[in-house]
Amino acid sequence: MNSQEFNQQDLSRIKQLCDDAGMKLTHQRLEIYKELLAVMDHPSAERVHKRLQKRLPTIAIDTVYRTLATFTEFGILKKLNVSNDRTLFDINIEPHHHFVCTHCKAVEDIYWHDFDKTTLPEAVTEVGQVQSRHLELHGICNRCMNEKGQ
Amino acid sequence: MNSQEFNQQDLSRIKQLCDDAGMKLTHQRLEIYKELLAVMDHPSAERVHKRLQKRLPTIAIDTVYRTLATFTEFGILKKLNVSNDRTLFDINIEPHHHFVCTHCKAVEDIYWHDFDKTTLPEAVTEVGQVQSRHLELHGICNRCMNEKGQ
DNA sequence: CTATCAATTAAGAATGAATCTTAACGAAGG
DNA sequence: CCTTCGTTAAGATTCATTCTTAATTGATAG
Repeated sequence: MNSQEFNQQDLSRIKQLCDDAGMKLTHQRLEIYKELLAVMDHPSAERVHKRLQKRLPTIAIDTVYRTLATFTEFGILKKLNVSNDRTLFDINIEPHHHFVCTHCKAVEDIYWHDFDKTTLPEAVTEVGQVQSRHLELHGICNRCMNEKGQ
Repeated sequence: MNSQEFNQQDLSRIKQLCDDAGMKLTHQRLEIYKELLAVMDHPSAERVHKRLQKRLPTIAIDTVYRTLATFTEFGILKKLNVSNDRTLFDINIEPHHHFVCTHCKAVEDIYWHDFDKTTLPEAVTEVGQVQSRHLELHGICNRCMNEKGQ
């Protein structure tokens, strides 16, 4: 991790976020946040734990689960239910969508601002009031496609 | 269950589907299929099992899980990963989308054919080849909204 | 009608992700 | 230093889902 990946601005941000949520910015919480920002894929709690163990050999898996849950509660993270086995976490809280590779299970962010602004079909109002929309694209990612070709 | 809910046509259909998949249409499989068609909400395996027990008191939860997995494998059902606790199942295999109530967790089908036909943003091609798209709308359903008002 | 055989099922054990319990820790203020 | 209160580590626990195994079913052939 270098200064480009986690800078003073990120530190101020997570300090502020914890402060707003009325919780202490502990060493573990900071490291979990840094790890998520550094890698920016969509890891499971288990994967975050495994990565952190290099730097924090004593960190308990439960602390990771608890911290991720707390961060989610305060809107610092989003949960992702793209597969039905483990829950994934997304540090990117801007409105965006996902491409899920059916082959390698990788999840990629997709931005589609025009779609975010389109009016939903009228029939939706008969169901309820929409607060957010999330599009899931399923298919084969280019990386897997290339591996198949070779 | 009356003839309107499960007719001869439905029976032929599931017979054909099982035949195509090279599996026997057993009593348990038929009852699970009937149950899903009859209710048409998006139940969990546990819920299907609970409902079936009235008619099939000895059916094992494992049979329900196994049958739902088999049906999914052969495209008779679709899995739904809207929440991260239990997996839900959808007997409706036409392309469609979902509204998920954040309050009561109910899932409603949404059709939006115009959207199904729109071209995806160009940036998606840099990620991979899309095979299907699924939109998840989150919000409060009208039923919950009305209950709140009272 | 009976035997055989393969597929399916029931029951309970096992797995594994996620959560809970409890005691110890540690930072902040007095 | 001492106390307090939120946080953590460790291990136990829960609960959805899957696996194992033996029994059952149903189709087919004799």
